[in-house]
Amino acid sequence: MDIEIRSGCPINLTMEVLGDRWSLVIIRDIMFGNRRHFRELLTQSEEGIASNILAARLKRLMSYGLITKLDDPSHSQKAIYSLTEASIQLVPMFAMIGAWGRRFLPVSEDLSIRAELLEEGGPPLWDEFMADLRRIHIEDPIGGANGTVKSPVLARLTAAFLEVRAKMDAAAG
Amino acid sequence: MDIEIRSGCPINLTMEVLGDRWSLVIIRDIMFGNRRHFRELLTQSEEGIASNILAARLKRLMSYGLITKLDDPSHSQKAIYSLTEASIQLVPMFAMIGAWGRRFLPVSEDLSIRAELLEEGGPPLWDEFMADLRRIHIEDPIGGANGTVKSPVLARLTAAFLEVRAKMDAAAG
DNA sequence: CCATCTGATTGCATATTGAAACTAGTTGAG
DNA sequence: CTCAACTAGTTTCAATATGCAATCAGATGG
Repeated sequence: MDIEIRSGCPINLTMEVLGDRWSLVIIRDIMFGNRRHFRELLTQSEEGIASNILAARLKRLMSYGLITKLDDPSHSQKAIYSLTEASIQLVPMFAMIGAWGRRFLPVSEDLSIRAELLEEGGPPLWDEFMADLRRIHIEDPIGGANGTVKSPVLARLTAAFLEVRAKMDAAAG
Repeated sequence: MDIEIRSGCPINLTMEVLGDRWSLVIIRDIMFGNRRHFRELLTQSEEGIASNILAARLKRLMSYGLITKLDDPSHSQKAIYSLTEASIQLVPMFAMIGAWGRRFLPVSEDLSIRAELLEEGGPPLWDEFMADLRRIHIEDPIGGANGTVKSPVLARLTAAFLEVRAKMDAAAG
C-alpha cells in the first residue's frame, strides 16, 4: 500500500492519498458521525459503500497513518477505528470542501447544516473541534467510541442536524 | 456525464465531482500553471497524465461547469480551456490541500513553495488571486491564454518557484 | 508539398470497483 | 447448552476505469 509519487507537488501527493471516491467520505463518517466500528461505517453511511471497498479503504488509510485500529475491550471481535493527528488536521479542508459543495452542488438542507455551521464558525471553531477530536480519538479512543467521552462541538453539530431533519419530516409528513 | 447523487451531503457530492486521481491535478495546472491548451496540459504536467484520460477529464469537467472551452483565434484547431467561477472558488480548497500535503506528505521543496506562499497569504491573497483568475479566465480568456493579460499573484508565485528551483539546481550541479 | 503540430480517438492489457454471497468467529437470550 | 443474531471482514465475478502506445484528420509552416 504505497504511494507511487508521480511528483512531489503537495496537491498531487494529497490526491494520491485521498483522491478517490471513498476515502474522505469514510473519514467524514468517523469524524462527524463518530462511527468507530466497521458495521456502523458500512450500514449507517448515507451513500451505501460496499463492504469490500470499505475494508480495502480502511486498510489503505491505516497504511497511510490516517486512521488507527484498536481492539474493543467490550467485544473481542469488534475493532475501534480512530482518527490520527493527520486526519484530524483535515478539519479545515473538510470545511472548505463543504463550503464549496454547498455553493455549487445540489446539496440537501439537512445534510449541509453541519457544513454551514463549520464554515460560519471559522478557524476558532475548527480549532475547538480538532481539540475535541484529539480527546475522543487519540487520548481516549475507547471512551470516545462508547460515548463516555464526548465532543461538545460534535454535539452541537449533531443537534442542529437533527433539528433540521425533524423540521423537514414535520413539513413533509 | 451526470452525478449519481448517492446523497446530498456536500462532502459526498464534492467527492462525486472531484474525487478522483486527476480532476484537481488538471485544474491545478490550468490555475497555477496557466496551461490553457491540450498539449500543454498533456506534456508539461509533472505527473504525466495519459492523453485519453486528459480528454475524458476535460469533457467531464466541462459537463460539470468547472471549465469552459473556447476556439483559439490564432490557430483554428487549438482550443483554450478556461476556469469558471466555480473552479476559481476552489482556490481556498487548494490552499488547504496544499497546506495539509506540505505538513504530512513527502513534498519536494520546489513544488511546494507556491503552496507555502498561498497558505501564508491567507484569505486576502486568495481573494486577490481569485480576482486575477477572473480576469484571465472569464473576462479575457484569449488575452489570458496568450499572455497579454497577466496575473500579478501568479507572477509572484511563479517567480518564487523558479527561484527555489534555480537554487536547487545550483546546489545539485 | 511534405513534415510537423493540433486536439483528440482507438485498441488492448491490466487494475479497480461494486454488489451479493459467503466465512469464521462471538455474543446474548432462552 | 443451543441457536439466532451479530461481528469484521473475504470471495466471487461482472462492469468499469486506467494507462500506454499507436493512430487520426485537419491545420500550419517552410
